Order: sequence, then C-alpha cells, then structure tokens
Amino acid sequence: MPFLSDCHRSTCFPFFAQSFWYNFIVLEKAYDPKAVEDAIYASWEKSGAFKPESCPKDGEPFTISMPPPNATGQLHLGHAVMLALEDIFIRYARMNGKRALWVPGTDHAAIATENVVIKRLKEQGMKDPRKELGREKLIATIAEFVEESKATIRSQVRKMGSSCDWSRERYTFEPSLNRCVNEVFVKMHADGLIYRGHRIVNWDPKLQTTVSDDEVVYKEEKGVFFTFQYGPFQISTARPETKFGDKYVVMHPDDKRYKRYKHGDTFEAEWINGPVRATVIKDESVDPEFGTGVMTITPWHDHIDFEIAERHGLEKEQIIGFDGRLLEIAGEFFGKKIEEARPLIVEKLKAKGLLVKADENYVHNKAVSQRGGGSIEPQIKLQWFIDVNKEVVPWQQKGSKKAEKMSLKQIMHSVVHHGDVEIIPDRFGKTYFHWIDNLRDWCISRQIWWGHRIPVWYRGTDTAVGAKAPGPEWNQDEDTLDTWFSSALWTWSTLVDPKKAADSTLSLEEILKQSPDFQAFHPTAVMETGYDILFFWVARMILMTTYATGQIPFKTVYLHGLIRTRDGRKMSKSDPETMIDPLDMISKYGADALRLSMIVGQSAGADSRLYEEKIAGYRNFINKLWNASRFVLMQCEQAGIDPKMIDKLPENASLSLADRAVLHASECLIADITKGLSAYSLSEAGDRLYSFVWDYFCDWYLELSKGTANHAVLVHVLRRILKLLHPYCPFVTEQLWGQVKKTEDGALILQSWPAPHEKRKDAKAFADLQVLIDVISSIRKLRNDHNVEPGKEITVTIVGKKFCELLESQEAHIRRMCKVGSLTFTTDSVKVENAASAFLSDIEIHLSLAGLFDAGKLKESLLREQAELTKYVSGLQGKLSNKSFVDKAPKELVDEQKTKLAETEEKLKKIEERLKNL
RNA sequence: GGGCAAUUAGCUCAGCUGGUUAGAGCGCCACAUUGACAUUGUGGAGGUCACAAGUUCGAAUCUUGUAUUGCCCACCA
Repeated sequence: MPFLSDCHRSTCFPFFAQSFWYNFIVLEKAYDPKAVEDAIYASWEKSGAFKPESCPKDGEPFTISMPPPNATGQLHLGHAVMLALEDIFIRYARMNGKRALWVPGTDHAAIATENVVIKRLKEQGMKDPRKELGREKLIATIAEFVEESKATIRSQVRKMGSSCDWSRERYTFEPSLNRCVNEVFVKMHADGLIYRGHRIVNWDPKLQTTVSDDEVVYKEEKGVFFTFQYGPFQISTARPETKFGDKYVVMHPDDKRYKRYKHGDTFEAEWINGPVRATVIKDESVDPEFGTGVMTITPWHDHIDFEIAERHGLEKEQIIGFDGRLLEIAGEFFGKKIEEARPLIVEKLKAKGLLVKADENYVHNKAVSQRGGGSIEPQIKLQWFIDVNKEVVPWQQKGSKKAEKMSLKQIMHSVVHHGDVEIIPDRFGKTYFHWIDNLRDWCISRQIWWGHRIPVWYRGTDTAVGAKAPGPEWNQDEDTLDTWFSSALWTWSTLVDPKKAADSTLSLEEILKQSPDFQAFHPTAVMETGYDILFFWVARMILMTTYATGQIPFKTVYLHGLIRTRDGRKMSKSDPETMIDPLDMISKYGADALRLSMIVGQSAGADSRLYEEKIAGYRNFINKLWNASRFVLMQCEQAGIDPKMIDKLPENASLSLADRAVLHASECLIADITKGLSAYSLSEAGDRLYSFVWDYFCDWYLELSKGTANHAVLVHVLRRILKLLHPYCPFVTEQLWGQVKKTEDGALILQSWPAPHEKRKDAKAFADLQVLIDVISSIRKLRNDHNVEPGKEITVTIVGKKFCELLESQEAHIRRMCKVGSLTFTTDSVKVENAASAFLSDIEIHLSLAGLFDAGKLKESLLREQAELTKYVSGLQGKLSNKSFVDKAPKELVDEQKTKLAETEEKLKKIEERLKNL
C-alpha cells in the first residue's frame, strides 16, 4: 500500500517543489511566527492556491462570501474571529477536493464612512464640509480616504492567514456592483415593490438623513412626565413641545369613564397659544390603564399617532423642522430648539393653571441614532420604500409543485422555515421569524451623498426610473440608497462578470446567465457572520437575493458571538484599555495562536471572552507542536534518514506496541476531526486535536519512542497531525510540512484531507498501551507520594497477572520512564516487605522503600485510599442490590458495574492485607 | 410587556441523544534544569454542577418553578 496515497494533487504545483522554506535544516528551538508567516502567505498567494482553479475541476463548488469590512479603518477582533472561522471552513473544503472559493471585499458603508470623513474635515478646521466642498468634491475626498482604508484592511486580512481569492476582490461601490444595484432597483420598481411616498420615517437631525428602523436604538432616560388639563380631559406627555398642533383626544371605545363622549364630538380647550377646537376620537390602540386613559396625538412626529391618524383620516401637522427647531405653529417659541423650548412651554401652561402634575421620576426610552448618537425625531417625509407585503414575486416553495406569487416577507419566511437556509445555532431561527413578523416597509432612501444614487429622474411632474437620464433636462434624485441595499446583493453581485455588467444592452437576467462565476459558485455554501447583523444583513440578503436571482444566497448561516473582555465587558474604542488589537496579538503570539484562542472553547452564537493568557496558552501549544516536529526531525537526522524520502509504513505486525497504538489513535482522530469539521463543530474538533497532540502524541508516544524510534511511524503520524491541524493553524503546519513532506508533494494547503485506513486500526494495541501508561503513571505517583528522590533508581515488583506478558515485553519503557533499577515481574501475588503499593485492575505494583520506609506515612495513605474505595464500593453495592436497577438498566451497564465492584473489592482486600501487615 | 440564553474548580470554559469515582486550560502547591520543548516535565490540592420540587432504577444532563446575570424585540402617550 502506498504511503499517503491521498496526496493526489501533489504534482499540480511545481512552484512548491523548490519552495522557499527549505532553508531550515535544523529547526530553531522555539517557533517564531514573525519570521515565517508573511513569507508563507506570500507563497500561497503567488502559487494560486487560493483560487478555485487550483482545485480539482470536477470538485463540488464551495463558496464563502466574506462579509465585507467597512472601508473606514482597522480590523478588530470581530473581523478576526470571522476570518478565522471562514478560513477554517474554506481550507477544510479545499483539502476535501472541493472547488473552494472565498471572495474578499470591502463595503463603502455609506453613513459610517461619510461621517468619519466629515468629522475629520471638521477637525481640520472646516465648518460645514458639505457646503464648502459640494457634492462632487466631498465624494472625491471620501473615495480617496476609502482607498487608503482598503489597503489597510487588505494587509490585515492577509495577516490572519485568510486564504481568500484576491483576484476576485470586490467593493460594494464599484461599477459592476453599482450596475446590479440599479438593475435591482429598476426591477423592483417595475414590479411595484418599490414606491415613493409620504410616510413617517426616523429622521436624524444631527446627520440630516433618515435611518432605518433597525438603526434606531433606545436608551433609557429619566425625564419629567407632565399631566395637563386639556378641555374636560387630563392628558399626559413627556414631550410638551410637540403639542402645539394637537387637536384630537383619543380614548378607548370601551372606557366607561368617557362613555358620554362620542366619537367625533368636538369641544373647545384653552391651550398653549390660546383656545383650540378639539375632536374626540375612539381608538382601540389606547390603553385605558395608562395615565388617564386619554391622550392627544401628534401624527407628524410619532409612529403610533401617525397610524391612528391614518385610520381615522385625521389631519397631520408638522411641529418640528428638520433642523430640530420649532416651526411657526409654535408662535412665540418659533425657531427655538426643543431642549430650550420645553421648560418655557411648561412654564406658560403652568401660568395658565393647566399643569396638573409633574412626575419627576419618569423613565422612558428615548430613540437615538445608532450611527450618529443624536436623538431621532420621527417626521413625515417623501421617501422611497420597499413594500414587503405585496404578493407579486413568483416563488416555488420547497415541496410545492409550482411557483406562487408571494410577498418578500413570505419568501424570507419560507426559505428558512423549509430549511433551504439553515441557521446555526438554530435558536436564531426564532429570532429571525419574530423580526419578520414585525417588519414594516423598508425605507431605503438616505439624504447623504456617499452611496449608490437612487436611479430615478425628474422633469417637472414626470418621473423616470433608470440609471441614465432620459434627456438633458432631467434631474436625478438627490438621495442615495441605504448601504444595506447594496450589501444585500453581496453573495451574487460579487460573482457577476464586470465586463458583462458594463454592457448596457444586457438585462440583469442576461448578465447573471453570462457570468461564469455566478453560474459556478452561487448559491454560496455558508455565510459566517456575527449574530448582531442577522437583521441588518443576513435577512436582507435573503430578501434581495431570492427576489433578484431566484436563488437563496447561502445554504447555511453560521453565526458567531461577540468577543468580550475577560470580565465580560464589551470592548470599546472609547475605552482603549479594554481593547485587544488582533494585529498586536499576531505580532506577539502569531496568527495561529490568535486563531485557536478565538475558536477552541467557543460555541456558535455565544459571546466569548478573550484575554492575553488564553492566546499565550495556544502559542505554547503551537510551540509544543513545533518542538515535537523538531524531535522527529532530530531522530531522523541521527539515524541518517531523510524524512522526505519516507514513503512506506511497515506492516503492523512488525511494529512495536506503541507504534501500533499511535497509529490506531491517529486513525480514530481522523474520523473525529472530519466529523467535527463537517458539522461545523470547530471547538470540539480543535480541542480534540490539542489534546491528541499534547497529551498523547507528545507525552506518551514521543517519550516511548525515545531510543526505539520508528522513523516511518513518527513521520507518518506527524504528517497526519499537520494535515488535520492545517485549517486551524495554517502557518505553523505549512512551515513544518515543508520539513517532513514527501519530496514530490506540494504545499500543505493543497493536500488532500486524510481518509482513515481501517487496516491500520488496532484497538487491542491501543488498550494494551493504556495499561502500560497506567502502570507508569502509578509508579511515578508512588515515587512522588513517598518522596523518592527524582534521580534515585528504585526497586519495583509488578504482579502482572494476565498482563504479565504484556508488561514484561515493555520492561525497557517502564525502567526508563520511572527510573527503575531492579524490576521483577510475577504472575501471582507476592509479599514485599517495606514497600509502597498501588493496586490497579488486575495489577499490583510494589515499590520497595528500603531506607525510605515510613510506616506512619504509608498507613496514612493506605487508609485514605481505603476510605475512598469503601465509599465507592458501597455506592456500587447499593446500586446492584436495588432490584429495579438490575431489572431496568441495560444489561451491559449492570455487568459493567458488577465488574467494577469485583475489581474494587479486590483492591480493597489487598489494601486491608497491607494494613494488617504493617 | 414579549422572547432567547447563561448559571459546573479561584478565573475562562467543555461535558452531544440521562448511567464518568464530573473534565480541560490558566492560576495555585510540591518536585525536577545539558539531549524536542521552562513557551517544559512529573505529581498534587481544589467542585452539594445557582436553588427548589418533580419524572426515573438512576439527573450536571429531562420537566416545572424560583433567583441572579446578559442579550434581542416591542416602545407606553
């Protein structure tokens, strides 16, 4: 059987045959990631290994769209964890012979980027950059800034070891993606899914733009809750400044207190600027339990009030201007800012005797802009919206025979409900459905300049929709699109052929049909991102992509959690002490260590805590692996064997117990890691690799192989480890691979994932080695317990019973690893004077303590063990004497407990004998 | 107000479909320094698995309730 027959792609890349990293003949004593990472990355990139063209042509496509970082600045830990996870997915897929494509890119991040640049310009002394520069110049300035940022991000993504295809890098604001945005807008408009209307929107007076519902956050704030007399009613409010135009009082139709007032009744009330005529409205949305059960409404500045006004066809009046100042309707308060006007208005009402109560301890939620941080003022404004309820999109649900017309909401619901899109962890599915249930029409227009311009043109009362002006006298819409409109297309707009996208004669459908990458790589396999943008982005990708392409954007959504500080706080820019900069960590501990620290011990969708000791711990692991490899290489060197020439593994029959055991263990390891990675259980699989390498391979196999090394097995198992570990720690494994790979093999990144060889399994050897390990551990413990000097050779008698032959065959190991001078094996129990003893299952170990013998101490330790075992035995006896247990528990379990009881009782007997003889 | 999650060693976390004498890493204690590795090795201490009730022969694990913490959604005039 050829050794490592699974390296079928070994000859694809001649570049690697004389690769740069063969400089090291003897490895350095400690691994220095800084010295090698950049060069390894460069060689991967240069070789074309990141491109799907390097994968087998008949491989199944496996695509990941990298969530594009905002082209505004620095990579943070959120990006780092995303890159680490996706790189593991993609490397694993690649090694499994799939045509793996990972598309990188950046996002123009409309509001965020414009803000950053405007802030900078202001810091440089500009008072109002928008006014001073004008639209074109501001856009040019931002574009320049973005180019710098992109360069920074690119280099940082590389630092993480991300094996993405840079030749396919995209940017949400480049021409081909802009074409897709325009085409989708036009298509949606034609289908009646995009409309323009006067609706209530979230207006950010600070940023001077609307924002979407998802960009509004609520902050708890303590304020004053005023109750005023309003005609015959008492009404309460926290916002008296909005009350100028109020001319409706609303109450629940069933509220008995107000039974005598009929819907439509009018009355006169003295109010802020004199008497007003008000109308009674009965509406079920009013909660009779809250306050007085009566309220006045301000439809222009409140979502709920707007809805009530719409229901009853009431008038709406604007009170607050878009600059956040009161309008003329406020009379003497005209032009005043809200904070300024509020106390004055209250004062005036009080003077009129209309203030009934002022509750100072009122806590309410204040709407704040997530981006700008300023107060959100609901306003009625002429804006563009996506209709999420109109049932006009043909969609064929899983399991149904033909396409039906569905709404965007319904499609979004359907694809997740039917499992076309699987969300990991699945509990986020619930969150997603809940969000859809509450989804209102999506306001997509923004009053900022940095972004995709709305492809709509006006001439007088004429309107035309399309990317190009129908004629010279037409003016384009001033607004731009919400940034999520363009990033919602990301999984496929990045796969569109830019040449086809530049051809204005083609329709969107034709562009997609004629784009080879789209045809080959869409839908993508997995979307990996933070759960915090499930709504912003993931949901919108599903919405837009199913509509525009008829395909789901991805089959699996894998959501990761937030990375927090050691004490569970959010890392924030405003508090630099809490921040861990991934680049600092890479330069200190290496990218591999950082990657492991963010993956192992973390589960999907859960927040995790990161701190430097954790990263250092994984750095130690990487170094352990390095030194294990160093050991293997030194063994080969001493024997005059070139590890690169090692090709065949001897037949099992000719191998030592330890060799057979480690081969068995490594075969089992393959199965476990493969299963774990296929199921996206990265933490479990990573943990398994960690303990295999450290606790089994290094601590036992390498120790046992000292003096009796089988070079073929050493190199074979090491190669296996490097392959299995490669997705997690690409740099160090690639570096070491260069030392131990077969000469004709190429880089590790393109090696095939190992398949288990059943013939190499030997469970008996594995179990036998465990017996030896237990014996060695027990002798070491005896030495330690009885303070035997570390250098002192000891005399040991082992009563091996059925294991006698096995242990005798491993005598040399026992002698060396426990510093045993005189070692005697017997089949039957013997009496050893002045000895400390350990009792394993069917094995007794007696360590002669001549000269060191301390009867008191020995007695003490025996008594302790006796107590422990007695407790255990009584537990087992209790179980076994319980009839229901014996009757109902599975037979194997009962037998197992019986065996354990017998063994433990035997041990106890021995201990009692020893105690008697002391 | 509605929903979701967490609670296991000093700290950070595993423990999957109920059966382990409840595990790991870091930290701690003792010992070890020229042969892969002190970014190390050997051995050890340390846990009523938040609490209560229930289901079961058997519960860290399942059910219900309670408490504490965190998050998401709704937005109360």
